Amino acid sequence: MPDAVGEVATPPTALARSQAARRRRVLDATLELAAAGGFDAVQMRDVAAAADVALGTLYRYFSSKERLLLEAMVEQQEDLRRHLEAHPAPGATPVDRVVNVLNRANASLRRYPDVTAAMVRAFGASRSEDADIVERVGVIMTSIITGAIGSGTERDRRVARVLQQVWLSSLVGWVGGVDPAKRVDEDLEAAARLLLE
Amino acid sequence: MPDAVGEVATPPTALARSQAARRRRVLDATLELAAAGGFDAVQMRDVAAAADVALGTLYRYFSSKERLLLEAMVEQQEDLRRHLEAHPAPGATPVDRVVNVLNRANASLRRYPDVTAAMVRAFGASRSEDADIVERVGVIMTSIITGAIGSGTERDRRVARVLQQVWLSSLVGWVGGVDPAKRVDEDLEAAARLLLE
DNA sequence: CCCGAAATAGAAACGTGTTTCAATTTCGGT
DNA sequence: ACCGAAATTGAAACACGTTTCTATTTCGGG
Repeated sequence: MPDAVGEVATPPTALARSQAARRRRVLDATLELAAAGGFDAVQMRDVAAAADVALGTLYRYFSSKERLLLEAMVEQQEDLRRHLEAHPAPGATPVDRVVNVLNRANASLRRYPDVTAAMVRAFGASRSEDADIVERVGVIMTSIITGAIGSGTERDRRVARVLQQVWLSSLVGWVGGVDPAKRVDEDLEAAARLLLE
Repeated sequence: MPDAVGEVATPPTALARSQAARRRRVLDATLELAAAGGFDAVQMRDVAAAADVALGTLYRYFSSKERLLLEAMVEQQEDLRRHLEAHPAPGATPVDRVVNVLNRANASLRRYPDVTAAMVRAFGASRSEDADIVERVGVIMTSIITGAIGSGTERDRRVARVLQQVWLSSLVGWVGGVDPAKRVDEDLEAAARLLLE
């Protein structure tokens, strides 16, 4: 059986190990800088210096600043999904569960607003060359929602896509300073009610 | 009675006239360049040169490239709304009318894909300092939808907001190369059916 | 243990958004 | 027609993402 997506096929050789460590340092440095000052504070020279990596090496690992932030976003969303699936929503109805899960997800995003802002901005400004990661992020967000709904009927999948799109737009509105953070929760609850009850 | 938002209070003096003309030249040059090569082709030096304006003057009128594109987007969306209101959708039900109006709107956006891409990208990457224009664009998009729904009940307003958010996310997916253009129409029709029937 | 290949370091240079500023032009009121 | 204020020009400089290149280091196979 082939390895799962995202896993390495070869046994962890010394090179692979040091590369994984380098990649980790870069992503950690990215989060550190983003947490401190958002998108603008994530400067490629600073990321490279903080991760103890040459600038050219940084670009070998992440072909652009946007890609760097999007890969960090994939990790963040995967962590989020893992955590939410480990602690399922208690609600009795799909609406309750969806609202609960998304509320908790947003609470998590609000904990580091500048990090979220940097990632959402990278997402919203994405170019075609990053379509693959953007799609991965979207898939994860959608799967968080489908997991909360429960069943996977065709209709539920459509509902989940709509909710994912509302989620994203609402995040764009929040990080862009158009709406307050709690508006994201309100939008999602309103949409969930309209779609699911 | 005070003047409407966006209108000048004083009679069109010579200065105001030449400034309006300058602003127009800049916005026209922006569209020209965006149509040719999208976001990356809208280079501030080129815009200034094409509009026959100094670079510093360009920045006096539009404080950033993003803002420039967003102001162009406001005009584009207002034109779109005007046209759609002048040619109302023929459908008998809200769903039919919404789908029809949004299909036509998207057809219009597809006519100059690189222009749309540039604008949507500016929208998705918006910073707080541009929250005012981002909000204006959102309001126009929403009003296009409410106009097609017909009634303005509380529920319809909520539905319109959801549809606007779906519209935006779907556009981000299209211009980011994640989904084909027609997916925007499909997403909106699916969402409209879920929300309105 | 050694060699070639691949990866990394280090630093310079380029492109484009943005800022700055002195000189000049244009405008509106007197 | 003139004056002071505001707007515009033109050009240089700066900031940061990105590219490029050479020397050096690290790794894995023979």
